[in-house]
Amino acid sequence: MIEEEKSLRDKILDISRSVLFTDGFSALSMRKIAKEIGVSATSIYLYFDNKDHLVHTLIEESVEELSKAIEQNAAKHHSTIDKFEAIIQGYVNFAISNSEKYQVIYMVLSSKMARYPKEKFRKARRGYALLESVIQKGINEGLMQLDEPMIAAYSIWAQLHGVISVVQSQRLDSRIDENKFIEESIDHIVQGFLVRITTT
Amino acid sequence: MIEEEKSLRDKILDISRSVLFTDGFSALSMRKIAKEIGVSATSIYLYFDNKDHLVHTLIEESVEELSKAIEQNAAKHHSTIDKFEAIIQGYVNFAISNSEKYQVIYMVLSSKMARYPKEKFRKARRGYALLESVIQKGINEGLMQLDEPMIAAYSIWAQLHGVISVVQSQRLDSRIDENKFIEESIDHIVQGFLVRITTT
DNA sequence: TTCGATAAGTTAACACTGTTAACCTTAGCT
DNA sequence: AGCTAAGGTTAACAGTGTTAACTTATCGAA
Repeated sequence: MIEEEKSLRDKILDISRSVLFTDGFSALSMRKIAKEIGVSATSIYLYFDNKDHLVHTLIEESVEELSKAIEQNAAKHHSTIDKFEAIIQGYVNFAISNSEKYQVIYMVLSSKMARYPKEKFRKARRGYALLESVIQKGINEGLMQLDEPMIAAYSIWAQLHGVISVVQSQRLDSRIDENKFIEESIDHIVQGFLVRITTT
Repeated sequence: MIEEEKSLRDKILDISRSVLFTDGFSALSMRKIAKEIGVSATSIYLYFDNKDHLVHTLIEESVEELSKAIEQNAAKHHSTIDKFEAIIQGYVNFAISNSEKYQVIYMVLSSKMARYPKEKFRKARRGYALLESVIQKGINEGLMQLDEPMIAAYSIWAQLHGVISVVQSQRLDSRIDENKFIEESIDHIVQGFLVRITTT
């Protein structure tokens, strides 16, 4: 009876996430969510101000989990280069194995809905801050040659997101193996930031 | 009176594109489009099967323009490396200076709506095919070292899309200059694919 | 033991949505 | 003059987010 013990709020979030993922924002209807749970549609408004707020809550949840996953993966390694790669791999791993949650994060603007509040985006910056600090170390150790670690951190994140979103939105040519695509892309992204090893 | 000469179909497309861009898919309503033009909502159905079909038409239009822009930019250069960079720069330039049209292209899945027909995605492959052939030349000339030009082409495109979408969705830290971010990102992406120049 | 307050829900209603069916009006051709 | 087709129109249906007003149950204090 674990199912029964879940709070209504959590049930709403769970069902919303899965509907949002499979059918998209427009198909996510308050009445549908309510019917699925066996409750009236207006009950949802006891826990969320409106549909936008409901989705924003889902996003916030996912961002938090993503940040944690990255931090934990990074903590396992100690050398700068290993930490650098662990952050990148951690990001990708989370996105691949939690694609519902990952995709919800980026659903926000494209589907319109009230813009996600700016100050909440700021909370999501923990991940970049970590990556940025590792890049700074990399510069100090001569592994990378960049003048703006913050720009580099955002650039890496943007490129990774591009790779993942192309895969998840199924825009890849069917002849391409997804895993190989992701691995090679990560390789190229990393290589683009490391100082070239020169033969003397 | 040029405005008056535009066909109703074109007026619908123009208004839809701008509403879609500024307010998103959910805010795009048949009645609103119609009122803006001064016509009944059902008139739209004379030209488009439904709302999805209307948006799909917008996408198709934009994809076509993007492909043309890339091809024209590539045609201006002749050496492999110049062509390679021209394609990349052409893609980014189009996205930046036609952001309404560019964003419409990627609005499709996230906002749900009936999935964009697969065979139409295929039409959009002209751009990759061009990039792929240039990469193949680059391999032959020893500029790049890759075993799968098609994967490389898709990877570059994915990374570029990531960079642009981060900028356009205003997810960039406000301390970062957008142009600098784009330039540096392009640099890193290109460097990630070129053979390292080794000092002997 | 009853009163009152609070929490957690409900029903009914409003204004709006995409979409369809049926109807109208005009222009051009025979 | 009459027919046809193009290019619209109005009315209606089922579904949407959201609000206001109502119910019901639980629990503590008097």
